Amino acid sequence: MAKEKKLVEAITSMNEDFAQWYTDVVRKAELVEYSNIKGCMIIRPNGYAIWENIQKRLDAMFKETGVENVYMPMFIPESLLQKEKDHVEGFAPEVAWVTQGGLEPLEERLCVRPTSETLFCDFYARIIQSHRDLPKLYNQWCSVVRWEKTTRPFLRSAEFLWQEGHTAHATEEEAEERTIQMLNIYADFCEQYLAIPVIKGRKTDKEKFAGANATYTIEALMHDGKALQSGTSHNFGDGFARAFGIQYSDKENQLQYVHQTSWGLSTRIIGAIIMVHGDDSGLVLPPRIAPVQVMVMPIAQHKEGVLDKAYALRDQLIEAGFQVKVDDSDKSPGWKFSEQEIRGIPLRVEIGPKDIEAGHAIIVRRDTREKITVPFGELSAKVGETLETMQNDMLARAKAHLESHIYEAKTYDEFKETIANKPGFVKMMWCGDEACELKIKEDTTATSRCMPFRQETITEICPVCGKPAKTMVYWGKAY
RNA sequence: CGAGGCGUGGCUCAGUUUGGUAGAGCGCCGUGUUCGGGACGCGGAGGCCGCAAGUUCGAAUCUUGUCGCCUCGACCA
Repeated sequence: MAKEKKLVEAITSMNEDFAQWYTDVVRKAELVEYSNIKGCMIIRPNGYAIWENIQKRLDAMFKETGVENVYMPMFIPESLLQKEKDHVEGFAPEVAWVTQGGLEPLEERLCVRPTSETLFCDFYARIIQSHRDLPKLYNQWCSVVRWEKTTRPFLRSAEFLWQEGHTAHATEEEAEERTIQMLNIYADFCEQYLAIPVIKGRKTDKEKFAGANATYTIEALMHDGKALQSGTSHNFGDGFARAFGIQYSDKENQLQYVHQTSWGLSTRIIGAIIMVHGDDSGLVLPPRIAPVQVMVMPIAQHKEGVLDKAYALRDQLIEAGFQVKVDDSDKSPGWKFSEQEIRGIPLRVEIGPKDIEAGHAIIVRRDTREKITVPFGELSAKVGETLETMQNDMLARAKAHLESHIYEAKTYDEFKETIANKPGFVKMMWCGDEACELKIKEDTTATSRCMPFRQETITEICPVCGKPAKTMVYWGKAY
């Protein structure tokens, strides 16, 4: 049992220290390596492959709705950034500046994009003249830089990868429709591919994006009960259009301002995958996003025929459409098992001399460690079925976790009590006044996560101030 | 940016209190035996002790500065 002890030592137990557990998993699963540049991370193959799958799936979903990809410059001239007042103020504290080109100081300094609204606006102002030019549905996959004061792999870093969609529409209604449409795509993506259930809603004015009319969000609940904003979609109205002069001639030849949206999802979502599904043995990847879905493990691979059979099974499974690898390193089987578990590979197929003789292989699920004996002839079908079941079970478990960690409060005392002692979301009515939001934050460190689309009436008044309640809000402690 | 902790082979750390020129385990390379939950033997490589000044005959060890990392806050995706 000394061997098991060693395993446990490798990763800190999540109950003991969740933050340390997270860091351990990120490192041991080889998702990230720290770089020499402050706050910047090196995303290793195991991590980047997850991002590539996210890109592939999401990009396809975007394109089904008519979105096209573009690439914008990574620099923004200061004058351009200045055009929308709220926007500059919101981002000023965290932008990096380029002040010199080669050996010469620049006449105008350039900021390294923290987000590209201003560039898209400048672009749209040039290419949009007529209602026939609308809508414009552009997206880019890129990295952005925000000079964060403290950093954590995936959750917060000075540079991170994301996609940012920017659209321009003729009418307010169309922009709002697009804003919600993209939010729904994020929510569907999280549920269907990442097995992460989310709460959809709108941000309060205090929490909304700098320069937006309305910000919508999907909020996910991590295993430790903290919330993670996992995707956002903003409706800008015509605010940016007025600041940047983006106008078109309508059918009556009247000049109109466009209505815009933007929406983004970042590598932070990988942090969510880790913190929603991981366990004390490491990462657990949802089958539909796992870069390697099945690892074939030859046992006693030096023995006649074992490796050949392992490769044959791999080929059979690849033929059936799965992402499969063989671990033919000369490590001991126990080592390989642990490695597969740390990396979160959904299934392993064990194949040794005994199995070959018996005409079957053994499938082991990463999430439950259930072992299933399967005759060779049924392997592909069983692997497919098991991956499907695992994907569904993971979503069901995450849903159960979310639902069992949503509380409601009728009084402010009850709220404070719950927030302090029960990790998760607390539903409570709100008058709409920012003062109450600030008080809650002051008293409890919790913030408003969102005003959910699915509203309920818990009390008639705002428990904080006693004024009439306007909205039910999900409150929680956030990453 | 505030509070606390930490930087010594790839990793985890000992050595710092009391200055004398660097160690262990794991990993790595070679080789043989092993192989159903992190195997073992033998042989080997690898570190100007985060960086920079200072004190000293002499600094991993003392002083100052600086950079980076971790945890918790404030800010954000």
